[in-house]
Formats: sequence, structure tokens, C-alpha cells
Amino acid sequence: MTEPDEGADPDSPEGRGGAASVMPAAAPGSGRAGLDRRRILGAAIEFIDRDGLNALTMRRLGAHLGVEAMALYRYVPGREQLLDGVVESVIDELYGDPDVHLSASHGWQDYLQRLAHGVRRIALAHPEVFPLVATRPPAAPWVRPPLRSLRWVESFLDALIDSGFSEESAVAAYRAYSSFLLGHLLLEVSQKGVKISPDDQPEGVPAAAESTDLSAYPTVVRLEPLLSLDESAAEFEEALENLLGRLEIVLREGRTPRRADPRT
Amino acid sequence: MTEPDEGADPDSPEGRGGAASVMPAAAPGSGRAGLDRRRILGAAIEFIDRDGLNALTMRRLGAHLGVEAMALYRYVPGREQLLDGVVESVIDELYGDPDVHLSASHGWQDYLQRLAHGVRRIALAHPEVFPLVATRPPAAPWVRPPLRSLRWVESFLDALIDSGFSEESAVAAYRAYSSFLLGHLLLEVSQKGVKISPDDQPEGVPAAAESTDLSAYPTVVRLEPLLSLDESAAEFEEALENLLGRLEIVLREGRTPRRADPRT
DNA sequence: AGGCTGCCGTTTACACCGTAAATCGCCGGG
DNA sequence: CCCGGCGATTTACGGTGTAAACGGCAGCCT
Repeated sequence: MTEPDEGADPDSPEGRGGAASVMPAAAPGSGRAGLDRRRILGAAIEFIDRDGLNALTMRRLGAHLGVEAMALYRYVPGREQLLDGVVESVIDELYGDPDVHLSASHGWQDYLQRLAHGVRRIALAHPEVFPLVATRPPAAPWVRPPLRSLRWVESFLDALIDSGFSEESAVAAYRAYSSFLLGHLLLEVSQKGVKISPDDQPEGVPAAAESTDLSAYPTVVRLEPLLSLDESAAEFEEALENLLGRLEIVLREGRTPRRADPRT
Repeated sequence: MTEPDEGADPDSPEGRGGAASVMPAAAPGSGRAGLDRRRILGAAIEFIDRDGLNALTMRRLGAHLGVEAMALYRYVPGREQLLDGVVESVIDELYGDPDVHLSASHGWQDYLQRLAHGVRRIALAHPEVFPLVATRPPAAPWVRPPLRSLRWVESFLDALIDSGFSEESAVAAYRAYSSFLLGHLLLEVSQKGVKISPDDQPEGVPAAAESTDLSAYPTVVRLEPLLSLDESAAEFEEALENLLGRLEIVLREGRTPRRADPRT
């Protein structure tokens, strides 16, 4: 039903709305000198995106900011909390994305679609950071699947309930939706990471010398061209649309469906 | 309509058929002496399950085995590869699971269902390890979504193709299936981890003193009972069944439902 | 037997990590 | 003028992964 921005490739390399983070902090004119929690978090994200997560070190991050490691501790309690801040910061980029709305003013399907693409854009923009988002324990543990930002959970639930979902259905939808997003994007990002980034393979001859013996897996070998195809964008779209379809059924029947009889 | 904590989760804490690890290793009577790659990996899994991933240290693992850290390096190239081995080892438990078959002798739906539950059992048995499975870069990078074990990928594809799926459909099914599994189980495991295990919250009073101010999120607060419900088993079942339904449609139509020509 | 040779585990050593504590330079207000 | 405090540095410590040298012990060959 929903015809989103169809056509070419959607989400890849745009900061688009920008959305560095939020807040005014200091005067916009003051650029360089002062250290600052937001500057630190930003530098950390940038660092992880470039050099990977395990390369991020308090000392190195300090150096990257022209400062000694210990200086960071004035703004961040420790490394672990730094990473929490990074996650939070990255998620906050959603708020700066003009294509993502906080309320379902154009219908819940539009809302979910925009949100999904917004998250996907973030994931693709920070492939090294995203596993962190998926992995790190949440701030509000009792929210069953944690989208990590209570504000977004609130917005999500409100949007669906306002659109006619029952409370139970809204919660169920939230679960299905976040698990779909997480799984899909984590996989997509991890495969993207392999494509380019190494851990530089230190061995001499770069080509040839196929790693393991594949002769035991003829089907895998035969389907290699298919398996190595990257259709993640289309797959994402399709799976998302299917999910929306499911939710629509739930909405209409007012209840979670017992069995899939997807005669659309 | 299900009672609060229903007992009917099939996958929780049973080795059921066992599949503890596999293999006899050395003589069962000999407890202590010989070091061994499999013993090391086993100990590492056990260690992570008990104390968490970041508590795993070469030195500590060594001590746990009654040995100095450096001794491990004779069997494992380094910490990173140790973790790879752990992942591989955990996945190998599938082979010891009598409820999971390598071929679709009772139909592809049965095959997928058993496989999914087998993986879920593993995830629930090793909640601390599973994020590692989901996160770690794969052995065969070019397999688009990596199930991490080529043998299982092979088995998966063969099963579907033998059941009448086209090669394209089988690959598409593989992608949808693994992304579903990953997302669902990662979320389920992470919420399970919160339930019991801390990072022990160091503060004195355990109850009261709600962490953040929730007054800004009334819907979240109001739906808290629903949100904190744990219906993961039922949800898993439902989502899995829906996926199977989708795949059945694909099978019948013999094609992945794509709208326009690829044209590229 | 004696000696040689591998294997396996230990010892030692080093660079680097996160972070607690003391220290220092600097700056604006009494 | 002092001076109190803020923001950054210096120093220090225990822990980490791992390279390299070392030790001892088993089994083989002559």
C-alpha cells in the first residue's frame, strides 16, 4: 500500500539533515579550543567509524582531541559510560533527521517506514558503532525490547495507539518491529563491514590461496554468486513491507493473529 | 490469555538430548592433566556463561584450567581467535542436538522449525556468548549473511532446494531466516541477561529510587506491565510461523516477489 | 646407558590499557 | 595583590595480551 520514496537507493551516505547532535552548548562561533562532552562523544564516534571499536582507547581518543587521556574523565565517568554516550549520541541523530517524524501525522505506516529508514541510515553511516547499539545493555531494562531511547519508545507507542492500535497490539508491534530492525541491520552492517574493512590481512600474497577447503560444500560454492549478491536494500524494503502488512492485519482484527494466512 | 509465567517454553534449560559439548576428549577418568584445545574452548564457554565476556582473560582462563596464561597460546593463536573458537564451538552444539536434523527428511518446514529451536536453545543456554556469535565477523565473508558455519549453510540450502525451492528463493529464504533468527534471539537474550545478571548495581537500596525521570513518558509508564511481560517464546513461535508462511508463498509462486525488472 | 630432540608449560619482559591521585598553569574576583 | 578553583597534565599502579627465552620431562636412536 504505502508507496514510500521508491526508486533508486535510499539510505546510504547522507548525513542529510545533518543532526550533529543537539543542544546549543556554547556559542556557535567558538570552535576549537574548549573540551566538551559533546565534542568528546563526536570525536569518539568519528574515531570508531574510522578505526574500529577496539582501536578506541582513552589515550588515543585524547590524542585525537589534542589532549591527554585523563582530561576526558572530567566529562565522562569512564570508558564504559563513554560508549553508552556514543550509543545515545548516535541514536540522537534521529532527531535531526527531517525525514523522520515523532508523531504519525501521515499515518502509522508512514511513521514506521520513516523511522525504519532513519535507523537504517544511521546504521549504514556508522557500521562500526551499530553493533554497539545492538549489544549494549539498555538504560531502562524493564522495557522488554529496548530501543534504547525512551523518547522513541514513547513516540512509537503513542503513534500506534493514536492510529487505533490497542495497547496490547501496540506493544506487540513494538516488539516485532524492533526485533526486525535489529536483526536486519545488524546483519547488513556486519556484511558491509567485511566488504571493505580489514583488520588488514597481514599475509603476503593478497589474492589466491582461498581460505578454507570449500569442496565439502558444493551447494555453497555453486550458489556463491547469488550468496554474495548484495540486495540488502530491496530485502529490507520487502521485509519491512511484509511487517507492515502483518501489523495492518493485527490492527483490523484488533488482536494478534493466531496463524499466518496471508491472503492479502 | 497465557498465564503470567507460563511453563511451556520448550527451549529453556535443557540440554535435553544433551549436546553438552561433544566428544569424549581424553579418558573420562582423567580429570586434570592434559591441556587440549577443546578443553580450553569448553572452559572458556563455561567461564563466559558464569562471569560474563569481559571477565574472560587469558590469565584467568589459564588459572581456571590450573595453568599459566601462556600455556593457552600453544593451542590458540590469541585471544581473538579464542573467541572465534568459542563461537564455533557453541554452534557445533547443534550437531549434538538430536532434535535438529541436517536434512529435511520430514519436509522443509519441519527442518527450519527444528533448526530455529535448536539455535534458540543454544542462545538461551549461553546468553553471554550469543552476542558474540551475532557480532563476530564470519569465517567465510562472502556468504552474504553468515550463519557462521558453512556446513549449516550448505545443509540449509540443500534442504530447501531439495524441497522444491529455486536457487534464488533458497538464498532469499536463507537471508530472511537468518536475519529473523539473529534479531529475535539477540533481543531475547539481551533482555534475559538484564533480568538476572547485573554488572551488579552497586547502590545500596535495591528497590525504590527509580532511575530516570519517567514523567515525560506517560505511555511507557502506563504500559509498563505490558512492556515488561515476557512472552518471548510465544512471539518467537508466531514470528517463525509467519516466516514459514511467507516462504511457502514464495515456494508456490516459484519466485521471490519482486515487482519490476532489475534492469541493471 | 647416554644423549638428543620435541613437546608443553613456565618465567620473564614489554608495551599498552583504564583510571586514582597528586600536581600544575592560569584566570577572574576579592 | 593574593587566591581559590577549574581544566588539563603528570605520575603511578595494577592488569592485559603476547613475544621470547627458558625449563623439564618423555621417548627415541645409536
